[in-house]
Amino acid sequence: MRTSELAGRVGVNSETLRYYERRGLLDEPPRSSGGYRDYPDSAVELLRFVKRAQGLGFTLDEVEELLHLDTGGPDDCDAARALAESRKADLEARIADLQRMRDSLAELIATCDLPRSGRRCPLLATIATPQPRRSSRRRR
Amino acid sequence: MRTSELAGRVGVNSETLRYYERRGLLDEPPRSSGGYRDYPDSAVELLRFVKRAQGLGFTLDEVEELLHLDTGGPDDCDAARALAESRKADLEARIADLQRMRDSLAELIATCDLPRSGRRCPLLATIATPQPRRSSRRRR
DNA sequence: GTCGTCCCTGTACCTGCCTACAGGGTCAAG
DNA sequence: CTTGACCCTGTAGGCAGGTACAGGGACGAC
Repeated sequence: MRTSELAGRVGVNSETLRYYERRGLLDEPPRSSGGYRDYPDSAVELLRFVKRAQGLGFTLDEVEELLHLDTGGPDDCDAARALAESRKADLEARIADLQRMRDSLAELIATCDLPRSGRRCPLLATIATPQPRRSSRRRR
Repeated sequence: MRTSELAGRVGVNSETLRYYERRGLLDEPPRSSGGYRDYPDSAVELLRFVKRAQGLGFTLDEVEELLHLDTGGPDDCDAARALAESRKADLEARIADLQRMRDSLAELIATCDLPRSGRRCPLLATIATPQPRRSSRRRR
């Protein structure tokens, strides 16, 4: 499968594929006689994984780690496990944060149903309390 | 309170405060006779809100919306409510995604306890399925 | 009054993640 | 055998979110 077909199927720009290859996220695919990239079918699934993990807040560097973790096989398992557990802890914390945020928003929405008088905003109060915990994420 | 004190208390760079002011996220504080910014105590809480919301995946533009939503008072309530509800829906979806991701990781970690034979990685399979749903986020 | 430390404004630069050329080759259709 | 759609490499640009000067003023301690 050629670059634009893969890109089209996954919904990314062709340039993005070359960019991923350049930064080492995707392996270089074999080339046709004319020098065109010829991706295997599995590249579709792989790329969907990348885009989805990214949508979940992982950086491309982290996605790369996840991929290695995924394809490393039994022998990498102990190192991979540590990585997976630390990512899992990140996720737990992140989920808890988002749940609190969501609850705050729900509370805020509920105050909209009150009579015009007794309104105040719970959002600021609930969010402003704890400090960020892991500076490595959030770039973005 | 002066710039560096506020920055220090919240754990951000002083330049970041000026940057936020420039982009309209923070109101211009009053100035001392010598032209120095003099922030009120409430700025600490406000900034913590900003950094925290940001850590939860909101962009600075979204944070600004949230702040307006927060301080808008009763009359903005209907518009604010719509905004809050759409953000809440975003959060729900995001939480569900992250939970699936976490469960996949947990499953992966569990395979590490299996005998060396029957291992395969559930991560790729579980994540690669659905497509991103909202392209407006994802900056970062 | 002159250090040293802080503050000011303005502009330039950096990282992550793309996206867009420029300049040129491949290839199938007509 | 030329035209058009695609592909290649390489380099530059763009946006978000900061961060880092440069050049100069404000102030308290001595």
